[in-house]
Amino acid sequence: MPELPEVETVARTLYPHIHNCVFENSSLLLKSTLHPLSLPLSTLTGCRIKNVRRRAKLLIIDLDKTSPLYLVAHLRMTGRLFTAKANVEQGKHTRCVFGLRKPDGSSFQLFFDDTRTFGKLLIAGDAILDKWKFWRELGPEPLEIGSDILASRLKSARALKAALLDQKVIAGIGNIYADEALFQARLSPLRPANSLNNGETARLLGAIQDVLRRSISQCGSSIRDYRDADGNVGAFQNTFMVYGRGGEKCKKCGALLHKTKIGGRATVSCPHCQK
DNA sequence: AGCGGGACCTGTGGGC
DNA sequence: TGCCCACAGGTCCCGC
Repeated sequence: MPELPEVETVARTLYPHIHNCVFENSSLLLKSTLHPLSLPLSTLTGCRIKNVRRRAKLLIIDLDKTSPLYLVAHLRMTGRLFTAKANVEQGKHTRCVFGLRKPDGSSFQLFFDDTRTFGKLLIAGDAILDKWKFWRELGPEPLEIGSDILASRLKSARALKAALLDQKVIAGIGNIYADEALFQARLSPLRPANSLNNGETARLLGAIQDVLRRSISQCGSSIRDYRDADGNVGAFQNTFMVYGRGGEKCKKCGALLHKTKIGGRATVSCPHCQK
């Protein structure tokens, strides 16, 4: 579900609610929601929340401990993190509930809801993170690199779209932003990833960064389930050029947008604008 | 080694 | 109206 802009938005909207709050208790309603490498939920009890941030599509809550401890959430397709008053009952899709205490002594709850149950929570220190293959292999943040770095990551002959979706190549891009960035960069999703010249690579990175920044500024895209920590929808879906528009007219040239599958994912592109 | 495709789940929307 | 099927923002695992 949420890609980089959506997770960034959740982190930003969650922070003011939970910063400096302390975990009092927690309850896991679906066992499989806890990552296999995770420390038990009870580890959190008494921990104070120092920060809320994002790495790739992961939401990370930094906890105040003598050695670093994190609560890491992967929302996958339908995960949601949001706060609720102390007396609010769990919902049908609530997978984990945390009781938190504010600095003023009052209590409230942090819910992890997840309809499709693909989401994961991981309580870990640095040693556990080092054991987590997915974490170890995560590629660089697209908003923090130059095109020389991107060029060095696009060395395989696979389809450009498949490479962009590979979190080891570059982190945080999912199906929506891959399609939108490729359209903006005027590059075909089927181009071999290693066929781009320097100008095209720079154009691609510029498009990726622009699309991600514009989406963050509009609080992300809401297709179905996505909401930020305050329950609000994003607005970037209203500006999609290609995603979800297969068979419709290209907003730039009027040609019919082509829908296909690349790496098992629905892919929409303009056969006229993207080469 | 690296790639493609299916699996993992539940819900929704379109077609009949 | 209601049923069935395809499809959904992501990653993991398996076989080729």
